Amino acid sequence: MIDIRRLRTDPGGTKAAMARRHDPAVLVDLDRAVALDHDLRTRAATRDGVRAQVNALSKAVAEAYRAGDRDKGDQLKAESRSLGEEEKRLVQQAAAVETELRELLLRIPNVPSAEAPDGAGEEDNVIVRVENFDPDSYGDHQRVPHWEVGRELGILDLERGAKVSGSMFPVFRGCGATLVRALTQRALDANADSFEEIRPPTLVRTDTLTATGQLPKFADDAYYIERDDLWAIPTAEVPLTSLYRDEVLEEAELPRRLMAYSPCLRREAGAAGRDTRGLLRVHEFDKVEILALTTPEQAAAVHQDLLARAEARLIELALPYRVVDICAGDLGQSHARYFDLEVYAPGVDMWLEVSSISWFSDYQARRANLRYRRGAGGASGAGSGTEFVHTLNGSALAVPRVWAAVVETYRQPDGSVTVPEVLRRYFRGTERITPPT
RNA sequence: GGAGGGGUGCGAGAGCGGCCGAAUCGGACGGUCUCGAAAACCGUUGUGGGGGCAACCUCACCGUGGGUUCAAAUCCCACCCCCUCCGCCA
Repeated sequence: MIDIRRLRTDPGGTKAAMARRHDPAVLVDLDRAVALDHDLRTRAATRDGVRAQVNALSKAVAEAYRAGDRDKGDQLKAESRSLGEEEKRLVQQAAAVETELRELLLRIPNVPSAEAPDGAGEEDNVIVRVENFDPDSYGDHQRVPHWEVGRELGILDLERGAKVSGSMFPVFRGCGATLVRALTQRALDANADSFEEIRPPTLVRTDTLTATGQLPKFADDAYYIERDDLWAIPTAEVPLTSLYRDEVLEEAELPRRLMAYSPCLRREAGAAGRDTRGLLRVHEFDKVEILALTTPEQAAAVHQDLLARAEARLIELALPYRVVDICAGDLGQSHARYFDLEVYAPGVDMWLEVSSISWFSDYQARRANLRYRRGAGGASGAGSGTEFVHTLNGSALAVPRVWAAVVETYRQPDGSVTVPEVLRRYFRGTERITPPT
């Protein structure tokens, strides 16, 4: 959620910043939020005033009875009752406005960071760097899409995946399955120096999915189990962020760094027909997520660290990649700013998005009511007070697309695929994946 | 799934429908004492909303949401969560 107080005190500035999203509907919503907020505060003030009178009368009733003055008590009671009816009406009216405002606020996106580049959409994203890329370095043997490589080597079985669960539910087998596990394991190992490993639940409550911003707006993108009122997570970001929901952390324990391997389930409702071949877009995949809860001051540096960590995985796999600075017009709902990491896959000749390194400012924290206490430790120290944390996260490694890039890049002229050096230790001695005999 | 018990402030834990935002103990913080520390003693110590330059005023919050009542932590209903036993089970 955005800060309603900021909107109230500086509607012009907030709208100007938000205008960079290039979504006129959002500006309309902001105006409506300002109006609702004003209405709510007016109504709440009169409601509280009447309520104060009722409270005072109730006290007077008690005193009258205690003093033995029944007549006076009865009279005050009658007075209070009629005032109470008025109060009831005011309460209902205020509650209706409050609900309307809250529902609106849950749908208003985050304010873009000033550092996010200008731009209206995807085409205006800024390619910050391209690393390790030489288009002429590839041989014909590397220009084979991973789904063909996978079938040749018997390590990817899309047909049987479709039989078992439907299209876009890949089945990895043999060394293909090992490669999935190796990539996962490597990402966890490489970040264990400063991230606590968590193995979170895959099914979460509605509140949890609301905290990170997927609900209410993007319900169609998530798998939902009606019978138990639970949602399948689209990323470990969801349970990790909610781990500390409704808590107050100490400033001294920030930044708090967490990582998790988890399955990720996505209906991809809005992407029907796009990138459907092979592993480019699937309903279920594995990912290692790294996440940090920080103070506002720490956020920028931590953001860079997350980016560097995600890059390091691609560097050690010797895969070409580029860093894309997402423009204000293309930001996701919860983002203040983010970088995409795109890996080059020679077989499909595409840059595949393998990580979004995201900074949500206090947007998710406000939804999750996740705060920290400012000032060192003390419960009553001067300058203490609670404030919302900043949340940041990124994929340390998203398996299927990296899997595709590895298989295509490491394919040899004889059709085999060599196992990247960093992953060998997870491969039980196998250095080369060859077709089944 | 069945039977029972329970959810109160940072923690433990009390709380006749009104004098309860909440006893008491512990913790934390500040102070006194001390060369210093411990002990002892004194004091402070929840969150959020609204109003006010301010002292301050006011509203809400005792798992969540409804209800009864002039008045609810306290009574009623529903739900959620936790614990114990039984059943089932990777």
